[in-house]
Amino acid sequence: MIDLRELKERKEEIGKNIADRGMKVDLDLIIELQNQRSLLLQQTEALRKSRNENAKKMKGKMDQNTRTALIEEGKTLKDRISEIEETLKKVEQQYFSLARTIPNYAHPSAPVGALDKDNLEISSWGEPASFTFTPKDHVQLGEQLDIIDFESATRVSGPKFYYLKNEGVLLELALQRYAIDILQKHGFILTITPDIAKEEIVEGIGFNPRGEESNIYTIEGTGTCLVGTAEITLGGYHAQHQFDESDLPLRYAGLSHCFRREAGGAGQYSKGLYRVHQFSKLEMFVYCTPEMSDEIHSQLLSIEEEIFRGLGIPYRIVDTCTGDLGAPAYRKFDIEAWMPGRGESGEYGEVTSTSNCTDYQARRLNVKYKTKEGETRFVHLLNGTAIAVSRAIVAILENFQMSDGSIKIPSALVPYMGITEIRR
RNA sequence: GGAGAGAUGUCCGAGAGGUCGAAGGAGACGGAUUCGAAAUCCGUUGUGCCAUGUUUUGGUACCGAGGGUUCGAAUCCCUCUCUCUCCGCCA
Repeated sequence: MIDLRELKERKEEIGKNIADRGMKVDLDLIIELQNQRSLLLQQTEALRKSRNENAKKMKGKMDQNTRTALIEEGKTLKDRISEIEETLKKVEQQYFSLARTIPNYAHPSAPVGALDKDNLEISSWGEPASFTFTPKDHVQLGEQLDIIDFESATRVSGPKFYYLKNEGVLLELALQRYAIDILQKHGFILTITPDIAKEEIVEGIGFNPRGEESNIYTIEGTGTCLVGTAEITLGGYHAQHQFDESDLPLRYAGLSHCFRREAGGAGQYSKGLYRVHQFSKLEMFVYCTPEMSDEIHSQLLSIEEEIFRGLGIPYRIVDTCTGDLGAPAYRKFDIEAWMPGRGESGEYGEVTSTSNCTDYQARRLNVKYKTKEGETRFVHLLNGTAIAVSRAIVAILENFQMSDGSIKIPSALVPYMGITEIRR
């Protein structure tokens, strides 16, 4: 949620931002509702004032006639208050539910564009490997090596699920531990978070838990959801909390399972591990002051780079365009790893994403801090993928495959796996 | 799962229909005292919203959350959530 007190002054800017993001929000209606609310509030408060004054008059002793008259007056006020409060409640509901749909402001440098084609490549690292043979995709490799079983998972759980087997399990755990060690080195507080969160937390982070197009699984009758990312549980961790400025920045690493419905997301790239209903992810999440957030955003990106460079996987970085940002994000950088088995002859595929959400989520979750001067302000919240294990597995299998179908384990992972290659 | 107790401001803790935004204490901050400090004394010390102003002022709301009773609720009633104690069960 943006600061609604700025709605009128920054209306033009907000409207342009909505258009840049390819969204539709009726700002005039929201402003109209804001005016109505303000008017109704003033009326209610004036009536409440009369009610309080009336009640105060009745403190001491008085003759019966005066008392009866005051009670009558009070009853009348009471009726009028509840009448007007009812209207106010309706207006407020509509006002806030529409206002919540206004997206965050976008960083002035974020590229303007509608589709992911408009994302701006800002750098790249590593050379896509050239193979002396035709590289396989991770689905073939995983099945031949008996480390991933899609078929059984489809029978047991449905499409877009998978079993990891044998060295596949070791690879998953090695990647988790590899990334955890890097984040610990950078001073992150390590957590394993719940995989379930209450709907209001999910909403506060900016996900819509309901509806056909929602990517969130809700658990019927409980008011809770399966988390799509530990961003949800790490952001909820300090909801309703007020920090001291000296507490910040606060960096968390959260390991969780991630569950995504991916409704209607079937396409050529949904094959295999790339788009699945459940995966493990180590997420970075930072609470900081507004002054710090740009700098910390760069830090998160460079940690992501450190992780992928350490694995030796070629990648590029894109600055996400306005249309692809997602409502809470002010700016977002993605790392796209080279995946030789993707497309005709290899393509980049998203493996991490880091967003600066400024105070947008903090307003919804009510996370504040007190400045040294004693002022109360909203914190800035940032998130970033340290490692989304399933996608990292795609990149590793496809990049480090040998002509005989075996996999050479990146040296950074060897200590965690205890083996140097996977072969059958 | 069964039985009981509780939830008040930064913290501890009073409060039992109007005099309560809330006693008292602690802490923090400002000041006095001191060469300085401790001790002592005096003062200040929550947040949201609406309007107004632009380093103000006024109003309103908030005593776990949501409803209700009443002219008037921290105080009475209902529902929910959470915490604690005891018993049972369990990884």
